[in-house]
Amino acid sequence: MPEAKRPKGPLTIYDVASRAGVSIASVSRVLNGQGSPKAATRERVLTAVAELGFVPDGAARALSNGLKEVVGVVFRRGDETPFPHEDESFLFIDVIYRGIDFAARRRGFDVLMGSVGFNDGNVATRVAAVAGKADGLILHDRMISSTSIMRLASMLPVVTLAGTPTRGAMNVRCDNEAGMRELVRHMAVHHGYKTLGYLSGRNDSPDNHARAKAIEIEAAKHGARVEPGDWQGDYSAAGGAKVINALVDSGKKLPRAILCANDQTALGAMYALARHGFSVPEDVAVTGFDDVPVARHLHPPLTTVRQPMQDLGATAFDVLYSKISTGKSEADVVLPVQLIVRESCGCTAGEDGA
Amino acid sequence: MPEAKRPKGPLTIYDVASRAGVSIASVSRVLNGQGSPKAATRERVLTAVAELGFVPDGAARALSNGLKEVVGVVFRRGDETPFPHEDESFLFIDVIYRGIDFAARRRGFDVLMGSVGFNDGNVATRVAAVAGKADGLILHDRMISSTSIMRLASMLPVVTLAGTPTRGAMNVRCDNEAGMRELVRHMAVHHGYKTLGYLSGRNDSPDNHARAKAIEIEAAKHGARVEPGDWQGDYSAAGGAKVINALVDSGKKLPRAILCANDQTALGAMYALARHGFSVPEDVAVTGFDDVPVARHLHPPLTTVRQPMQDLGATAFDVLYSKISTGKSEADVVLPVQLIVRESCGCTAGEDGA
DNA sequence: CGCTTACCGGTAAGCGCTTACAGCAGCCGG
DNA sequence: CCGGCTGCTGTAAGCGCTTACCGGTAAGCG
Repeated sequence: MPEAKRPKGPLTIYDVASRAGVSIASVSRVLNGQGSPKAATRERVLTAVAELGFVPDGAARALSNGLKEVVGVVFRRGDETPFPHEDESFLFIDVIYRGIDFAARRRGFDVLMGSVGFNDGNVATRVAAVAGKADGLILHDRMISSTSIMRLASMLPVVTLAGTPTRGAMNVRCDNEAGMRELVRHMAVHHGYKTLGYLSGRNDSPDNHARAKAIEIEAAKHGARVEPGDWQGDYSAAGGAKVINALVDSGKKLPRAILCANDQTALGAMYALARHGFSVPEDVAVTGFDDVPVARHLHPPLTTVRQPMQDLGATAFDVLYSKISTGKSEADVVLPVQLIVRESCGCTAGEDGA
Repeated sequence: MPEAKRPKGPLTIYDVASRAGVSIASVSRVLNGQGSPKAATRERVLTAVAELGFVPDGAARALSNGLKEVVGVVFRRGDETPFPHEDESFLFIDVIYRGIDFAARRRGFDVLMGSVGFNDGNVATRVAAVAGKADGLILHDRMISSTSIMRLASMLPVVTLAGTPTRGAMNVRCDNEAGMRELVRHMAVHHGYKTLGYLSGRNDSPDNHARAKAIEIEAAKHGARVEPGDWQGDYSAAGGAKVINALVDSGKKLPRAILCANDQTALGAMYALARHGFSVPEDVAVTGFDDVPVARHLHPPLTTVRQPMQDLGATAFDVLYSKISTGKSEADVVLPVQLIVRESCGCTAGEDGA
């Protein structure tokens, strides 16, 4: 063993200091570029650091200067739903992560993931654990009660994603209502469909209600009718399929077009429709929402509304960062969405907005 | 404002203590379930915590008890290559993350992402930053030199993914050679193809060389020939397409089957072949490696070898965790892969292994 | 040649938490 | 009725680092 064996435990700044023959303060200064150490000192410290392979402890650093350089992100993540293709559909979360990650990297921050399953018990505990390890928090819609959000927000900056602004926290979201209106317009005006159905998302999602209302209003404006009845999905493919199955079994007549709350739901709906012998879009047009990666690979390719997921993540980070570093914040940021016309609405190929 | 305004800065355990009328030690004990505080004490502390919305500082905790409950993960992440469909192809990283995340959750750990772009400069710095904030590190193959890995490994447990074991670090990988052999056997024996090409990955990847050699050997064993020449790809779709274009332009005769180093490369290759009027698999069979989500949506669906990415991530975490908590480690863990026969090899539909 | 000024580098305090240790009740048995 | 327990609770040390503050040294100047 060529190097002298280190006597004990993890390497600290003291080990570096004694090896370099300087004080810990100098080591710290060299490592952080503070002050103006003499070239010789810097040299010796750097050498010692390299030889030892020293990496300063982030916790100690964070404790000392009050900055962890970490943002926490907590999402719900599916609990392994084995619906065909569904493994991929959750990837929109990953795209958001990627956006956060890109933005964070620019500032030297790292991203702490703390996802929880849909059925996990004490979400609040998980969130708190992540919050304690971060300088700021990005939370998905409906993770915890707005009371809890307010409380958290009193300890550290919080950004909610795709939710409604909560007192004390910031929010970043897409303009889903505008997207939904544009979609309805496309269906009702361009295609002239007169009967629409909204295959909804989880009932506890405010976003879901907003979309439903947007459809209602826009449809009325263009003389289309929204089918009433039990169209309650849950944002999952299985949920979408179940609704369609129930509908078909009940013998009711299907509307000319079914607008789904998200792409997963559309996936399940199309799957169920195909099994019952309906063809999309000839018999029933179907649309999604989100534009997850698989959307363009479905048969037929799914007409949907693209949410700029990556931007969403990046923006969330930027908003959070500016709050962390300057204390300034924008309470509610809204990003535009884009209608992606493919074939499931009845249009013909070649219009993929990708 | 109903609550008394907190005088300054962030809430600490002292604030909770004084509000509850107990000492900080008691607060800590209640919060951590250590000792056996009297019910009354516990009650008062819990109340104070709830009223204040207190979240203990993770850095201080980590510093104090030497455990951050964080694993760092550093990957290379694509720098926005705008090849069609390629955005999705990088998702295999996300699947690994998911595996790590699931496994970490079970142990109350969180995952710190610290990806770097392929062209980012000081990777070592990024890695060090993440290392300092974590109890253990998961690194993708070829992130940093093996010397650096060894040095890092002397500070904290390190697991490399899909690499070759480095002295001091642990490694988790898939049995790619076996997968490649099985694939070659399928092509040479089942389909009887006599000429094969290997569209390789990055030249600096040991894994790539291992695959190349596995092909060589297995092909020879079954009387097939591996086409020599410049088949150097780089694991990207663009790289795959470029090789095919060059090949076709040079007027050389294509082999009967092209085995690609990974799915992205296959994607690019198929794209290029189509543009030159070759049909897959009739004129040339193409196979991938990895089984990324889009693989089954290509035309024709891609025959490939599935690496259990999620398991890979989960296993990496588990290995790391056992090292962190017990000090024990397994130096090299090998996971089995699975041949996924679809249509791009010449088989007919209905055999999707999904 | 002695004093000022500037510049480095070292010492020590403190970040918020955990926990060893000590102290103080209340309780038992003697 | 008191010593010794037992069972909580409080005090204080210390985790590894940053940085305010101060002392020492060397250079500059009269």
